[in-house]
Amino acid sequence: MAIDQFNRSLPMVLHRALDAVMPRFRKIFNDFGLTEQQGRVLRVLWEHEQITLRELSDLTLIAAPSLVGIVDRLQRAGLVARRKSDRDRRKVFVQTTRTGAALEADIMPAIASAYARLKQSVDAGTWEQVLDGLEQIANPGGGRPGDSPDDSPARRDSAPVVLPDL
Amino acid sequence: MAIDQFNRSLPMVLHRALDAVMPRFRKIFNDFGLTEQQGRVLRVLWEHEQITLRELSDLTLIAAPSLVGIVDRLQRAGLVARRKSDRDRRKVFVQTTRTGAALEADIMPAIASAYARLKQSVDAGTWEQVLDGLEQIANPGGGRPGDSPDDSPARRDSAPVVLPDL
DNA sequence: TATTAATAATTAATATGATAATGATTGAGA
DNA sequence: TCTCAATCATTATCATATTAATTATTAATA
Repeated sequence: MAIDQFNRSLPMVLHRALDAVMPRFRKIFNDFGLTEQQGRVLRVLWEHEQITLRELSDLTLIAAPSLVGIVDRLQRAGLVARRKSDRDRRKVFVQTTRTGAALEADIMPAIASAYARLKQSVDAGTWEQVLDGLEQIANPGGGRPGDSPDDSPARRDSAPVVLPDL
Repeated sequence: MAIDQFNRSLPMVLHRALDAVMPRFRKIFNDFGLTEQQGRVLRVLWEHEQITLRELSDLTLIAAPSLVGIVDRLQRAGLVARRKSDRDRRKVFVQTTRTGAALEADIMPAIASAYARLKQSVDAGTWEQVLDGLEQIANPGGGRPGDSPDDSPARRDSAPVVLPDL
């Protein structure tokens, strides 16, 4: 049955996992008038005072062209601000406004709580195995973070490190 | 560091895995003038003679409203056709055209090959652990397929288990 | 230093995702 | 049978994804 083979393929299983997990987090952000992606951006900004749009793209895993619009809307909502870099005038820093920063205290507890419940719904061992295994898949050939010098979490195009151009 | 905590959260790890895995499959479909989602739809249709849009939505994990447009474009490209059900005139069957069916022979070998290489890039044990663990996360409380009577991988609210109307 | 190759952010064009709402049908139950 | 809830496909609306192209700026190099 090639059918089941497709449904149990890694991409489909990954999609099913996301479909099962994300709604609860999406709902929390929605309750604050935010989309899932806007929430992801804010979460990163809450941890970084100064960050360029490019770095924000790397940390959120949102491609730059999409990020431009997301930041636009967050800016219009008064939650973030843009600031051009002086040293490199190509770069643009993004940062939270006072209002945007204040949201952290309202949103993060709910997020943390939902995440804790999610984690509890699975065996601790399984949880770790999945996270480690997925990192291994996402980063073939590259050891765990910290094991080797050069190691960026989400490398852009530049194909896998070791895989000889599968 | 709450920072790394976010980057190693399940949702972000899932996204990173998809970002690492999908480009190679997407490229294959793109070379045939298809998007990733159009390819997903075709893959399912290649395995199902008659299938309603609703069932197609369940099997592809693509929400019905998105699917409508995707099928529209596949139809305009002459790769699939719609057919209204006689017994239940609400339902619409989707099926491949001769042209759409013929594509399978051209595309699937490349897909299968890429998938095999992907699988080889990871320890067999890790691979299985990840798939099983993710299914457990996507289907909390539900045993492995076959373990218990009632159990389908991607059921919406109360979708049919055996596809009774095919 | 004049040129040229990279980078960062953005725009443009098209396709998809998420939610709510609609119209057509069907099914369940009083 | 009549009414009402539920289902299926679709539309509408807004936000995001993907890829290519553009603009501004910086770095690299002859």
